[in-house]
Amino acid sequence: MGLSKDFVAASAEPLILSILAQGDSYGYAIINTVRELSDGEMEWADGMLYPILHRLEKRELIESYWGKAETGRRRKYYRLCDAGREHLAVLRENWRKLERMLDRIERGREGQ
Amino acid sequence: MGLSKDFVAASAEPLILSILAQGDSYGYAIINTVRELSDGEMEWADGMLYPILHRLEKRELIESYWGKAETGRRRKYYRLCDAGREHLAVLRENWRKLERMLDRIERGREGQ
DNA sequence: TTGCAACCCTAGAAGTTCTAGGTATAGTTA
DNA sequence: TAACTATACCTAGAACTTCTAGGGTTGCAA
Repeated sequence: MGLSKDFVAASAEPLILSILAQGDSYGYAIINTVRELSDGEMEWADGMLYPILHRLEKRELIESYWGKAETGRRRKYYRLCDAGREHLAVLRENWRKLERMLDRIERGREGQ
Repeated sequence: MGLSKDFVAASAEPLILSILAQGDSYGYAIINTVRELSDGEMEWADGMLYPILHRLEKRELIESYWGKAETGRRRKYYRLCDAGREHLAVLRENWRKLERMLDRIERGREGQ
């Protein structure tokens, strides 16, 4: 069994933002990057990625521009906006909060 | 601004399972527990929690039984099933995987 | 000229979520 | 005994989201 559908869905947004934080990229390459990073465990369908990219763009977390590959083929590159960078930071901070809550539960309160 | 809606939704399932892993509880008490654990940042509406509880029960991750409060008022308690305990472990393992992937991205690959 | 890999797109079926409304009971106060 | 508060639970279905399944183009190699 691979990774659960829910998990794949939940991790898409942070992964994309995080990849773009390292430099502009485009759909097809992002899919390959994710496959490699997950050691092949996460295989995104392209038809799943593009709608996500479009949504992120609509939310103005990322923005796109057309470019060309060395081969001459066109590509749509995405760049992380400032709002996207902030959003990514918020996401990671939220996880840390959740981790803290889960730890608190397990250790039977006594805070922070 | 409080916590984002998405985050509240995403964290509900693990929080509930985690709370029940420490001992049986019931809807109203879970809401209070979460409020305390989050230092008041997370305030669940009861109408949001009960459907989640019902879904978890349908998935056989938790099971319920009626009990009585000391005051005599009836309560529906929930207990974590074995499948729920496993599911919680999988969830946490998945986060760890995601964290690892995000770290890899930031440190520019060189694995594990 | 066929075939494949690299690239992008979207309608809408199928699903999920949780708001907004409801009920009931025990105890307290006036 | 009426009114109010806190405790305790429930659900229909509006509102939204997701992503499958299908389609399209271009460059290069055989």
